Amino acid sequence: MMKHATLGNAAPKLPVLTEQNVESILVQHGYRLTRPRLAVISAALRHRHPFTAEQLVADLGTANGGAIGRATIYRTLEILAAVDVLTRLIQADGHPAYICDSPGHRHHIVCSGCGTAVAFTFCPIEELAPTLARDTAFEIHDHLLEVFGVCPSCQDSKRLPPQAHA
Amino acid sequence: MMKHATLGNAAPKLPVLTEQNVESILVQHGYRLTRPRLAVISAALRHRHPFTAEQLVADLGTANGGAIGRATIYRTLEILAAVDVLTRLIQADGHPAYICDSPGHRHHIVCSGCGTAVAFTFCPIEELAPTLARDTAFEIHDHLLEVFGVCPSCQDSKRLPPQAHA
DNA sequence: CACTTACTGATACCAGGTGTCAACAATCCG
DNA sequence: CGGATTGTTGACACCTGGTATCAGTAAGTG
Ligand SMILES: [Mn+2]
Ligand SMILES: [Mn+2]
Ligand SMILES: [Zn+2]
Ligand SMILES: [Zn+2]
Repeated sequence: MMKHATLGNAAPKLPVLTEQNVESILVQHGYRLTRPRLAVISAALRHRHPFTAEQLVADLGTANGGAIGRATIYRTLEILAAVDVLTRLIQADGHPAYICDSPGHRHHIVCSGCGTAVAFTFCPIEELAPTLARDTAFEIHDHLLEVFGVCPSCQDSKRLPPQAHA
Repeated sequence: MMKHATLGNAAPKLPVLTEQNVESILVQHGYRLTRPRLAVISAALRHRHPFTAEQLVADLGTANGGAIGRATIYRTLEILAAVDVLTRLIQADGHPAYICDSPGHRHHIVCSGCGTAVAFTFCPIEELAPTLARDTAFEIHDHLLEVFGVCPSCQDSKRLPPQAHA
């Protein structure tokens, strides 16, 4: 108990999930491999930072060659999250976003400057839950935890003198 | 360090903020005391559980005698939260709600059955933040934490044999 | 009481998201 | 392989929650 001198994996060592990986995961879960889904997958994997559903819609919408339906994009993202290829997180503005990181229970610290997110596996609620359950007599089922801040490189840029309205 | 054998105030001992209290708080902050605001305040204080802006709109909308404008209700809730009369929290469905409890930094455990929320003052992020900041080099500014579960009385009702579709 | 200025609320608008359902296309299977 | 099955698509209409506008109203002040 109390062993979080360091966090699970604050360092960015992504296992770099490939499209093939994701495709086989979908098949394993009984989903069909369709052209629109493949498009969503590759678009999602292309993002290094959290992205919203509407961003993907922009990526794949009628604007670009794709023309994948909005509904399909939303549906596919839901599936990818259910299959743990994507994690859904809540941005500081309260809107949901998706991020592609290694599977499992995670929380994120998200930069309000550039959107960079760093995941961590240490979950403070695990530690807190028993006490909380005892004190409140609630059955604890779930939780929501996001941390917001400014990443190192955005800290640096903020130190620069303000530009002339550029 | 590490003294959360018990939580701040899991027991429901509300100081029962009165309308007069709230009114004077608003005045102290330089807000005018208008008829619509008074209506919103009393409607808000009437709720013992978290409520959404749209719920208040229903309470005070053209349906009832009130007819307070939607925009006004949203604006007033924002003010009341800014003045720390209300706390804004995120429901399990991701949507924001307001709850009236004593001021200060709080988190809530919310019952997904009946909506009952119990606040607690212990914030696990405080403990976590230094480590997290060191490991990620982020500047930590804010966080979002909600716990979801089932309250004692909803646990009981779930134990009852299922009704005949009543 | 009259004046200033904060506040209101109708309206129009917006973003994000969901339900429908006929057309379509992966996959299966013979 | 070609056809049947059934999951999937996407246009569309629709919805909820929330915001911008701005002429009109009414708190507060002296
Ligand atoms: Mn957790
Ligand atoms: Mn906290
Ligand atoms: Zn950043
Ligand atoms: Zn309950």
